[in-house]
Amino acid sequence: MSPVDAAARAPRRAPLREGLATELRFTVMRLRRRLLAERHPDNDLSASSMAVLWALHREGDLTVGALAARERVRPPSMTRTLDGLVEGGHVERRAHPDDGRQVLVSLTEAGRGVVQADAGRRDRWLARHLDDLTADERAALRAALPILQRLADAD
Amino acid sequence: MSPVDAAARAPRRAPLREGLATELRFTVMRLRRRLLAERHPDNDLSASSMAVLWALHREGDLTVGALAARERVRPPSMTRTLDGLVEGGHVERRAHPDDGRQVLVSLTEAGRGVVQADAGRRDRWLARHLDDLTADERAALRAALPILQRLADAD
DNA sequence: CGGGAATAGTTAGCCGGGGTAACGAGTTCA
DNA sequence: TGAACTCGTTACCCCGGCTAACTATTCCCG
Repeated sequence: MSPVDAAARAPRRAPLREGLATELRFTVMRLRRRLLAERHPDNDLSASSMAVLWALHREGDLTVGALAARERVRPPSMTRTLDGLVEGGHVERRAHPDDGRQVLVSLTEAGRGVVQADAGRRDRWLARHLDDLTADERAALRAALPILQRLADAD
Repeated sequence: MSPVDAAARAPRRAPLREGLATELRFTVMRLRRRLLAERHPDNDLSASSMAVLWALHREGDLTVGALAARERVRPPSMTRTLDGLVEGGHVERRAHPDDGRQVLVSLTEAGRGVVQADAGRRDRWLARHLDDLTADERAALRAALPILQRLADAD
C-alpha cells in the first residue's frame, strides 16, 4: 500500500530559505485545485466569472481591458467570460461615453443579487477550515495575505 | 482611462475576519495565474508535469493512485499527465512487485536531470520577488506556508 | 475453493478557460 | 488628412481538469 523506498527526502513542513519559492508555488497550485473542487452546487458560475462580478461590485463599472488586466488575463479570454455573463444576464456592456473603442461593463440587478447572495454562503469550505485553525494561525494567514496579493499583482 | 465611480468599496489590503476566506481564495487564483505566466522558456514541461517530477524526486517511486491523490487529481487525469512524461522519457511505468493492479512510476535519469537542472533556475521570478520583500514579510510567508499546505491537503 | 465484490488503472469523450493571430472600428497626432 | 496606434472581438488551438465505462487483478466470504 505504501510507496517503495524513497531516494531523496526534503523537508515538507519546514521549507528552508531557498525552498520557499518552490514550496509556495506548488502550494498555491494545489490549494487552487482544492478550492475549485468546493464550488457551491447552487451557483453555476465559474470561479473566473465570480471574480469578475466581485471586481465590478467592488470597483464599479470597468472596461473590458481593465477587467482583463485586473484578473491577469488576455482580452480575448475576458471577452469570452463576459459573453457568458451577458448571456446569463449578470452583466451588461455599454458604450464608453468618451471613447468609442472602449466598452464599459456593469453589473445588472441580477448580477448584484448573485454577488450578495453569494457573499453569505460563499467559501463555506474555506471558512469552515479557517475556523478550525487557531487564532495564531489565522493571524499568520492574515499577515501573509497582503504580501501574496502584492506578489499576484507584481510586474 | 480610470473606471467610472464605484458603487461599493471593500477593504482591499486589510481584510476583516469574515473577508479572509474570500480574499484568500481570489488571491490564490490570481497568484496562480501570475506564476503560470512565468514559465521558464527553456522548460517545456507544464506545471502539473513538473509537480509530478518533483513528487517522485522527493518521495521516490509512487503508484499512479498515490500520485493522483497527492496532486488532488482524478486517476484519469494523472494517467494522461504520465503519458506525456513517459513519452518524453522523463518517467517510467513498471509493474508493482506484489500487486498486479498497481503501477509504479519512477523517474528516469533524464527526468531526474530535469528536476535538478530546474531546481537551480526555477521560480526565478518568484524568488526574485521574494528577495525584494523584507525579512519580516518573508517570515510571514514562511509562517503561513504550512497552514496553506494543510488547507490544500484538508479533507 | 469458487465466485462476487472491491480496487487500480486505463480508455474515450466532454468541456472550461487559458493562449495567439488577425482584423475592424475608433482615436490620436504629425 | 492620413498613418500609426489602441481597444475589443472573432477564430482557432491546446492544456488539463472531469465522468462514465471497461479490464485486470485481488480480496473475501460462503
